[in-house]
Amino acid sequence: MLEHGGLTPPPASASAQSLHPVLREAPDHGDLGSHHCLDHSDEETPTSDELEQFAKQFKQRRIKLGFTQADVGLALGTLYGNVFSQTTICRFEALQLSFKNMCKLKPLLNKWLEEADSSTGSPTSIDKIAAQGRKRKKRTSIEVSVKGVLETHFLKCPKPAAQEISSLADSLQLEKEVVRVWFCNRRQKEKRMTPPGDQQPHEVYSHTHTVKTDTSCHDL
DNA sequence: ATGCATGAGGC
DNA sequence: CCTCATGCATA
Repeated sequence: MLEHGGLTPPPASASAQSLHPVLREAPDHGDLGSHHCLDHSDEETPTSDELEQFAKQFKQRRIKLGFTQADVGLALGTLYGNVFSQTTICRFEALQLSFKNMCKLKPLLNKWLEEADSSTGSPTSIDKIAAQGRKRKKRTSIEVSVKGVLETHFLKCPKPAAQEISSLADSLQLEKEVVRVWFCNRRQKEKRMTPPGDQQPHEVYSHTHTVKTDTSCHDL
């Protein structure tokens, strides 16, 4: 029915109002010597709904405490050694990360929250890790019209072969690499918890074109 | 807040 | 080449 590549089909929660078909559940790790706790409060993989709630509360509290997203990212670094950028915190709050990624960050942010409001005055020393002597390529600005073309192609074939990318890049007068990366980023967007084109007021999605999405389409 | 990019890990 | 986590630079 709904397939976009070859991912594990979601277990379909019975609740709902807006659960996206792209969510995956806990990858039941069946190893690790002896653990198996009969019931813990919450240390296992949360549900997408839980994450939604947490993200919302987190943002509210963060603002209440007067911290910026960047502050939090830095604090996590001084607190655990994992520094994060404003971008990541922002995306977490907006649920714009993959399910897995959200699960990974939740504990960290949760801990920061506890720290933040409990220690009413803990001086957050700033730490820095820097020096990345690498010339980052200047961000290429793709014209809106061109983006439109790319999206059209994406809908037709989200995973074009190298050759197709080449010709597409050629007709659009873009570097092949730029086009390739564009598709990679576009695919990632689809995997986010809040995919682009969030259509809530819909209960029936017309049979979404059953794209064969596989190693290359055809069309040149 | 988001677009394009990097880099590590994986087939 | 891809996916996935992450961020600089920018709108």
